Amino acid sequence: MDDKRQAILDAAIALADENGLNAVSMRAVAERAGLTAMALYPHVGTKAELLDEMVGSLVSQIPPPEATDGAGPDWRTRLQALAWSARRLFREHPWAPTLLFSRPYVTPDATRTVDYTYRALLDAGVPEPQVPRLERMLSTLILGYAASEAGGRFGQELDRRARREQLRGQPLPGHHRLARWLELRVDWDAEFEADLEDVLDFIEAAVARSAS
Amino acid sequence: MDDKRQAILDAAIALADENGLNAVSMRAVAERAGLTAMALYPHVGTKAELLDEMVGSLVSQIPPPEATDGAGPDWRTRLQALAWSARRLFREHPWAPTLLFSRPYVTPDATRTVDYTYRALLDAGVPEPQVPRLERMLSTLILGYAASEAGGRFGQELDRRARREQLRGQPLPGHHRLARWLELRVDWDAEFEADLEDVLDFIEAAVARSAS
DNA sequence: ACCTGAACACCGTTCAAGT
DNA sequence: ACCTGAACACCGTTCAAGT
Repeated sequence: MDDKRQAILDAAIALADENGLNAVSMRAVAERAGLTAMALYPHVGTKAELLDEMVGSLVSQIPPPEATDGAGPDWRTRLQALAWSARRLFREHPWAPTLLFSRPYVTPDATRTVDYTYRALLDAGVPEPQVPRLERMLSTLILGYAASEAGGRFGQELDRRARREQLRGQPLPGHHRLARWLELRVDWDAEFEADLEDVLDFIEAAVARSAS
Repeated sequence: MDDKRQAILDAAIALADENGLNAVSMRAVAERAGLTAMALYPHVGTKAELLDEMVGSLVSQIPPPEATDGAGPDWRTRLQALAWSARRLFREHPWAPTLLFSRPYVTPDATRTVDYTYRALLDAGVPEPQVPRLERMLSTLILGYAASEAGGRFGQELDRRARREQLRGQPLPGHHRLARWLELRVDWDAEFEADLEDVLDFIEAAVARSAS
């Protein structure tokens, strides 16, 4: 009977993908799964648990498959693969990042993803006591970036608004001096890559410093 | 009559502080402000707009007061002040970070905060085309860190859960090797400071590299 | 001009009742 | 064992009606 639970989950994810998280009501999910709203409860518990399972089902898809023979690519390549895999997933499911921020992330799948990062950082030579902090820093940046894009926090209106403010007398010397660059349309993939490379460079430099 | 608008806003923020964002319903806000729910609409427009104003009112408190004589502290001190000021605010109002991620942030107050960061980065010697990216990176980290803490994404359950998983056969070599450090209770203020210093160090190093 | 009451179309969830 | 219908206590929002 776990078939039905999976079907309910699939219906919920499809609804969120198509019409946003607000469209995920128990009644709507039920209708899509061919049931009444009340029939969901024995299968998914409560709505909060349903949301947990939705994120869980995504998180399980993040970590790239691992080499079983212990060889595999180096730590940097692995972290790049992980970051881009997460980014691709959040782009397909823009409702997920906010949800990941707002509920604890302690499912087996989440733990597996964290462990993947731990191992890469250890292989990089990061001193053990620093590894958990750097994992949190990296995951926060990836998640925060995805949430910002999905929620529209980064946006071209910012510049237009700034220009209007400036006309109305509020001085914005920073925006003024950067006007030339603020007009360019941003390539978010390129920016994500630059940020990621910066962080990886920083980790590498920190390792080199601590080794000497 | 803007008195009443402010009173409504204050009521909404107080409710969110005390009982979380879910407690902010039009009916509850109205009751707290001594009105009926319907009386709010002429003053705040719609609920979405009310939420926008709530965040806006917080964001306006973030940037530290500026030296008007043009002297003032150096860029690093200013960015530290900004970061800690934001952190303090989000700790008092834990409902705010998620909201900031999920709605565009184009109010005059937000723009003023961004401009503050732009100027600090320019003073640091960051090449102009890089400034907007680094502002987004820094603000994403600060916001993401606050959202993670508030939402419980960082949490000690993680380790307990991991240990249980390990017993059940799922191998988590990373957690296993770090077990000693994962048992320590984390000082989040210290971790925030370490992350912030890392980013500022990185900016400084990048500037030095581009100058040579 | 400002506020209210009743109403509409929704929610998540409970529970007795059906098969 | 599994599902349903009716019901409860909520939502945000509209609109005619009151002062």
